[in-house]
Amino acid sequence: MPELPEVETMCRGLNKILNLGKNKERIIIEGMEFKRGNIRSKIPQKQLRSIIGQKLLPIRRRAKYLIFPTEMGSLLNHLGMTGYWREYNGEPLLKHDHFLINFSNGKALVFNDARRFGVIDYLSPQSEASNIWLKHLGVEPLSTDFNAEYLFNKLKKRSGFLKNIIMDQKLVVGVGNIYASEALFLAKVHPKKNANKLNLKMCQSLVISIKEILKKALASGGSTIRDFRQAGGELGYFARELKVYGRSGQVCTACASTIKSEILGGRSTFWCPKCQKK
DNA sequence: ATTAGACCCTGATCGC
DNA sequence: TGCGATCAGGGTCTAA
Repeated sequence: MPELPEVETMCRGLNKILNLGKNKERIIIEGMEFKRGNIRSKIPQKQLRSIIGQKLLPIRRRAKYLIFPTEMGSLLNHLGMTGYWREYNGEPLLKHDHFLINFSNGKALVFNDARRFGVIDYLSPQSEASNIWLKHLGVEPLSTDFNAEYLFNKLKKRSGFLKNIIMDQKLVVGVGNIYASEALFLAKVHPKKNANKLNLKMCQSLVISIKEILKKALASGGSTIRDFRQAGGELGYFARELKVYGRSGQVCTACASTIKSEILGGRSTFWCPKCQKK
């Protein structure tokens, strides 16, 4: 389900629901309920319970992870493919509701994840840089660390299809299967171009395209392809803006050629054979 | 050290 | 209507 725009949208939605962030409301984690012992990995119930009673700081995002921070440690969450949070008001639980957390302001959240590719883990204080889930992550795509020189220096050491490489979270985080295809279309580069064949100028163009596509998707609340919902239940409206993803056999919006698709690295990949050059 | 492929799991959809 | 095959926005592990 979620790439950077969807995870960031979820993050902002949760802070809004809880009234965290701008205003200074003091919210204490009051309790947790574990409906399953494990999803993708074991949920460390004892460690997580240690932050009950702590003040919740504003929820933030690192790569495709959500962090619910307190001064005594944090809850770390990855949405996997089908994970989502919603506000919980005491109604009967849904299938695949795995974890609930409630707060001193009367609010509660529930985490649902049908495929259980998501993660719920404990992050000890000040250990973000060395945490097992976070330590291999590359730069944030919307930061100035992600620039043409950085990308060029990384790509020249890599081989393989460019599209697969820009989805590598060790290089740059947050770019997943939809926005990889979309960014390459915007940059007019073929997904099967060999990664180490990009010159600095093309890297500059690709960096700009990745930032632009992620920013625009974020501004629309992400993309709902099948089941993504914002924390408040709203759709992600960027799906209608997609130029190549999911449009195999349809007409290119720029040149009227037929959009092609192929499985690369196990993931469906879409491009315009005329607009995008190897 | 990199890279391609299998694998984790459930649900929706498609073709027969 | 039913049933199997296929596919899905994630990442990890293994083998080459």
